[in-house]
Amino acid sequence: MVAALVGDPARANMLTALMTGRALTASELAQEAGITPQTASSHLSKLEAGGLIEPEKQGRHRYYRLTGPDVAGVLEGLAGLAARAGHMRVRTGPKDPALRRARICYDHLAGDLGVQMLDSMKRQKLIRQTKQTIELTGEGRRFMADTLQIDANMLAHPRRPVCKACLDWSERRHHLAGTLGAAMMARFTELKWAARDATPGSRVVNFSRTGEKRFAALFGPGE
Amino acid sequence: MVAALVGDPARANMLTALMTGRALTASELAQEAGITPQTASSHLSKLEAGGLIEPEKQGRHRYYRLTGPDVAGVLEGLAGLAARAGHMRVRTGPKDPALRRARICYDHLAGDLGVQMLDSMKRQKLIRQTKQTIELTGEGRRFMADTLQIDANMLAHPRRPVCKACLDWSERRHHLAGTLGAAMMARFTELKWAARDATPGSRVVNFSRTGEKRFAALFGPGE
DNA sequence: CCAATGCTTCGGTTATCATCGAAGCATGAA
DNA sequence: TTCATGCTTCGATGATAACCGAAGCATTGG
Repeated sequence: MVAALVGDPARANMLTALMTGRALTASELAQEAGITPQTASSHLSKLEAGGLIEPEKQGRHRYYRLTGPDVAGVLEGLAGLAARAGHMRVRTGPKDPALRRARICYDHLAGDLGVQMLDSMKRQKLIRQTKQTIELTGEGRRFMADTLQIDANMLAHPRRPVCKACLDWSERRHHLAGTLGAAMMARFTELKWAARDATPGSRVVNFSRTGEKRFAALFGPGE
Repeated sequence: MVAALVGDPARANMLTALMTGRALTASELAQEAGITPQTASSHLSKLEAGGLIEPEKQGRHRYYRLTGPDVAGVLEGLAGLAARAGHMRVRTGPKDPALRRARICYDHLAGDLGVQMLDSMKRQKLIRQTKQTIELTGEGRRFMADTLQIDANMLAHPRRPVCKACLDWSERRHHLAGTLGAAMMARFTELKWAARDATPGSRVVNFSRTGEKRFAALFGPGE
């Protein structure tokens, strides 16, 4: 049954990550779902057998993408039903619930705090999000230079956007990705506001007491 | 997660039964899914909590229906994905696999043999199925009279159609219901071709050796 | 009132399956 | 070749949840 495939939280997270349309490697999907590569491999096999995703070998990577827009449509429909029932409930994946609070998504901040930060930045008009694109405003550039010592001009990258909205699997809302998101996370680390968890491979991000306060001062939740 | 609700075979069978748009009682749904009322009750609670179905009390019955066409739409979409992947696979419910072969659906034959019978009758042009309706042909009336001693004129009923296609949960295809379906099943029993299983409450139908042969002669699978 | 029916709740059992450690295979790099 | 990376397979463990028997409410009918 196809529904059972989507029913598992880990697999649902993977599928959600693929909803962007981009193809992701098996390891990236494992990371996104918060599970080990072994477990992910098992899930990916099942999803492939169920015809929901298709692989593409490229070197020693295996890229997976959704098999078609109809799959995305059904997933969207399921999410719609969940929303309609007031069921936008957060089902954390298998692992650590601290992942929900703050975690690394590749190289930028995700989780509750990541979503909160993007919301706050939009509210403060530091960034402007149009239909498809998202970009720094003039005020945003000043803010980055003054408060975080980030030179927006240095963020340009040939293959990567400065700002990008990334769908958060635990919150099902967007957080900030792109070179800016990465730079901000790097700055937080430099300032010792936050640090990645010591346990190797963990995606958890721990905020220090002062770090949490400073962060809240800049990007606190809506008043 | 909504998908997990649909993922369970028993619940999927219930939802499939509700796809007709009609409301069914808890017991009927339990019967349709091949599980006991206790188990069904648990499933129905979850489906209700998930916002997929809604109850309506009426006397000592509880009727359940889908909460809306959007639910049906998503279910349809899921079925579509399953079909697309060549995955129209039969996942039998929890209970006895003999139920898949032949069972009672209210008062008529369901399961593998039920589906096979309806197919065969269509192939022999004994019945004609148009878009919405399904009815006996002239040849079909003769066939019923000659081989099964069923007078089609006696089948009329104020509140029930003579022929009706009923969605089979184990085969996900239609079998024949209505007064004709009931009359045929009754005849099979009279002729001792088949008998309901002795264990009380069982829906299993056991065919005798000769009964199976006669049945196959009349309604065998496509050549 | 009592009995019967329809459904639910409770408890305990069983099975399925997600999960991870360890080892195995590939591919690409040195 | 040897090493490293990315992914898969195998095996064992553990947790979730489906399942049913038994008992408990509620409604209807007598």
